[in-house]
Amino acid sequence: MERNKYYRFFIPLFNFILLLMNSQLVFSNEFYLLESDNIQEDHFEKDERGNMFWDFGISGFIGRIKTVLLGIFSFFGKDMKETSVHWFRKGLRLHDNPALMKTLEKCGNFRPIFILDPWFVKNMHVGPNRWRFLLQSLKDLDNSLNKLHSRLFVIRGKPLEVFPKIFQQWNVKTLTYEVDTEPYAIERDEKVDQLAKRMGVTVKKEVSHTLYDIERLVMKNNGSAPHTYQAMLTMLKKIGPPPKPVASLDSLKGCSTPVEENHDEKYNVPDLKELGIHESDCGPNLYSGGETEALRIMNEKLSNKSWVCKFEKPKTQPNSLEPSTTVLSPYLKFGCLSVRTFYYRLLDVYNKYTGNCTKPPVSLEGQLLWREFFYTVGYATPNFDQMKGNPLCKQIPWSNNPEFLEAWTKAQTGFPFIDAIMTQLRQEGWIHHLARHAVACFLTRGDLWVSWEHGMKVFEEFLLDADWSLNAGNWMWLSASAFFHQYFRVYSPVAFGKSMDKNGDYIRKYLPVLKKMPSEYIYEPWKAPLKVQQQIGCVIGKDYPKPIVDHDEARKSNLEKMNKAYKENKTSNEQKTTNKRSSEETVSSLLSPKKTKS
DNA sequence: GCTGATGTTGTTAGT
DNA sequence: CACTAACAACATCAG
Repeated sequence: MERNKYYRFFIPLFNFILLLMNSQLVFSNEFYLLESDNIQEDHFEKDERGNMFWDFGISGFIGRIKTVLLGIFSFFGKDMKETSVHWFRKGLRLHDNPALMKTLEKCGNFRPIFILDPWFVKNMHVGPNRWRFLLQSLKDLDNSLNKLHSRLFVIRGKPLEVFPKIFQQWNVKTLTYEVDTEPYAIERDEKVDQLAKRMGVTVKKEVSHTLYDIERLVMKNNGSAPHTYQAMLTMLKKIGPPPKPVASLDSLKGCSTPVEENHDEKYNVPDLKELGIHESDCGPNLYSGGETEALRIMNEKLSNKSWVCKFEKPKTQPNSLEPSTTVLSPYLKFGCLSVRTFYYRLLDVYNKYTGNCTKPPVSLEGQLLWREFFYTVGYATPNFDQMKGNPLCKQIPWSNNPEFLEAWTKAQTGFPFIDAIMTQLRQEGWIHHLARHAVACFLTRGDLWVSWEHGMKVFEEFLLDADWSLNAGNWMWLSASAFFHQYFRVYSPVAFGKSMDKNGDYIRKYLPVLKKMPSEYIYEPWKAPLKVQQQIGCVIGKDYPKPIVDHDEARKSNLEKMNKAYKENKTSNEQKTTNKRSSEETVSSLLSPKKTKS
């Protein structure tokens, strides 16, 4: 307690002095020389005989002063110990987190941070449910760190404004984070790396969000990604199994986290209120965020060994009342669950099972490899999340139809199966993969002829597991814009759901207005006699919308449009190649006369 | 440049 | 209930 008084006086004073020095040194570009234990080669020079000597000068002089000051300071308080910061973005977990382990390799102070800009909350395509999931995940992370005598520092602000401050205030020497291959993240991280370099902070990054190092995968494949799943499998087979997960963090390994008295005021995990979100904006809390919950669900699902081994995605039901798949996707998206941990635990179950297990693409392992596939093409393809400028994407003349888009988004299409799915999406934040197929096909090539980019943005807002590469990739798949081309295979908004849920219990659950509709009309309520509609208090056109399109007509005309668009894409591709060829020919014909002359 | 097989998971009618 | 053929017919890839 007495020592605390001491600190209160000295810490701000020395912080102030160091701050002044640092800012001056940054300006004079001498900053690196302060790193007495981290002298980089370019600070050495060679004399004529080849002997190395340290370019000692004014910079070295200042460096020594700082070293002395640091020494004095560390005598009074351990706060000026060198600090290692781990930056949580995705990867919100303590298990299989190699970058986090790196942070603790050489360490005095350890500060795990998460950066959140509350003023940007409204501008990001993130619905209330996903915010809640994120906050729950952060809370769980903070709890787990607390058990190890550490805490999570949630810092309000933008990375490029936050880092200069904390690098100085905390005497940061090392910054670690998990590699993120999404375009916005690449851009952000490059800037942070530059900043760190300028301020003499060593950045260490590790791959653990994906099974493989996507960057190296693409490099090995001559800069491009495989365009089919099978080609991806072939490539992965050549490369071999992914790296094994690293051990879970169970102690701070001699490092310590300085937790100030006002930690909870300054660095606490925000609640929804602070983000301007009302609890009432959220749906029922069916899937809570966090590593603890992720591991619990994984263990629970993996304990059902025959279910795991016999898993076939196409045979799981999109419209069951309880999810028919694992619903681990939101946890994988935020990295509450390590994909490598899941992958190897899964292989364990396969290996110990007596009997044949299913195989990719339909197996559970196959699902993880689909994730890997879309991450890879998403990384290697320019403008992956849009049609224009995207070399993989068919150019299709989608119509601009805000009314159709809104009806679809707000579950008002008049097709109960579609509207029930969209309701589940908006309320609960998760829908089955095949349900995503049904509504995506309906919005694009199937019925409404609205661009997949709009649908992708709606999914991005409402899905707990919204994952940039997977979302864009699958929307191109379903709209037959890329990867999938059998556009004549159209999901029927009536027949598809009916084949698995004849009574329409799923529709009754999510669209209570149709609860009393007789089963024979539940998928096509507009066909119910008016008398029946009146009897059950659900008149179509008044209590529930009439279908906004005639599916058979829409399907037919859309097939024609697809056919035309495909032909045009073909000819424009041919033109591109013939243009190339003809230009080559012109070049050679221009050259040939000279050649014949010589 | 052609051929034939393949492609995560369509629909309907019929056995 | 599980399976198959016809429907109409796409792109991509290996050989």
